[in-house]
Amino acid sequence: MSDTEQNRPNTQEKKRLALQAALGCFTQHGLAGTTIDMIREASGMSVGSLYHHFGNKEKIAAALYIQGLRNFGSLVKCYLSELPPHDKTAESGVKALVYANVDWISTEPDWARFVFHHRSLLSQDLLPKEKKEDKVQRELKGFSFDLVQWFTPHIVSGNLKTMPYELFSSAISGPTHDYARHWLAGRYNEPLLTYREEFADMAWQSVKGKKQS
Amino acid sequence: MSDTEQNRPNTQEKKRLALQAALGCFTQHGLAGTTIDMIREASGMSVGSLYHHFGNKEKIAAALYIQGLRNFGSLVKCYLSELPPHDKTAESGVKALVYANVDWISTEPDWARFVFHHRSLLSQDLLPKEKKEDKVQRELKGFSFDLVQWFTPHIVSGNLKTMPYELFSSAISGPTHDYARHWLAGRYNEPLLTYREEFADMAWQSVKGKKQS
DNA sequence: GCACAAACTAGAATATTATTCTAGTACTCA
DNA sequence: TGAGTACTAGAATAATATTCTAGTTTGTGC
Repeated sequence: MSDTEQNRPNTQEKKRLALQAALGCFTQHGLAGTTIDMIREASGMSVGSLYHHFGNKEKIAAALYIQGLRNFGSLVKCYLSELPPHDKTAESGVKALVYANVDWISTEPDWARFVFHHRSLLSQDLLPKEKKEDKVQRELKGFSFDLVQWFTPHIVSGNLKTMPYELFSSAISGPTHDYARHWLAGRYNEPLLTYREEFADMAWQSVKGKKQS
Repeated sequence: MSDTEQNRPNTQEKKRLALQAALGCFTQHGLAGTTIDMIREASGMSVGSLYHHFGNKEKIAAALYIQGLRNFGSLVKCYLSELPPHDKTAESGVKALVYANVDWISTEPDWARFVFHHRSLLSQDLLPKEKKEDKVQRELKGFSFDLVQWFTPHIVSGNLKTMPYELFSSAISGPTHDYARHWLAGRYNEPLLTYREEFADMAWQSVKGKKQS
């Protein structure tokens, strides 16, 4: 592995394609069920290259996981920042979060399935300790920091119920994610998208402050 | 594997202990990180015995997963049936579901962590197709059937909002599970149990019918 | 009590798969 | 153009899962 400095122009692109291929394998055979050889074949790279770029099988999965999170995170930011200036209300913000969730999961079901089923990849030792772990951690912290920043004024003003940030987060994304998990696993037939509004309402109902009805 | 007919008296007990040992390994090293040899050592059984009883590594995990679900399911039933006769209201029922979730996860964190992180084990080909798959599937269906049965009268009476069962289920357990996942992974410090009442209220708020305020 | 069958145990042998290693090739930059 | 480094390739090796063979125990019918 040599992520510290990739200089060659299309190396990032190749890594991206390799990850895409890996995602296909994982989707089809599960994490345990896919072999390096499958990924090698699907990606057209050699074993050596895969190991050069990612280090080992688990880190391929971890890279995929992180890229998924990033991808999702940028959609969230996008949805929040695209709210028209006159509509930056607590309700719109909360619903934007739900929409971002529903839409990302609906657009990238394979990626979402992978991310949902392998949360453990983050907590474990995916990265070479030291700097990089901090880097990703910091990125994630920064992400939730932005969210806190966005919503804090609405808590202060009483438009949102006062509760720990963790509860807030679980209230908003919990129901959507629960449904998504079942749908992605094929246990529910009705697409997540069907209930986009229901989940948005649900989220809003459970966090809105006492100021409004 | 020979699950079809275990006659020996303490064989079930041995399997149970082996699963317990396996859970310890999985908790400590993750599913991919634990080897058969670790389980062999932790359980005191031989490789041959493990394979005789479970078939392969994945099926050990699957057995653990299913036993976890069963275990949890019986707590749910217990909580619902122990409600005093005069208090079989929709609100008490909904809250009992949340309490069962919170309490089981808090009592068996390792088991819960395993179940949450490996939902995929059920959807895949853990069982020899034919009969047994049906058996577990039927058991799970039966379980949700019981729940539907319990709550249907309250939907009819208007104490509960009318919505698809799947939404109902996600609304009730989604937030709790979301928080639990983070807590079990060490990302949240405050124990799930702290917010037992909050999650119960949240669930009730999002499914209660229009009849009551 | 005794033979028979079947469940169960053990661990060596084998097969599969992950990972490392060595020898290159291709790009970048000075 | 030449030196250094990213990158590629695939054979060699190491780690691990799974199978196999040969027992040992236990319940059953007589």
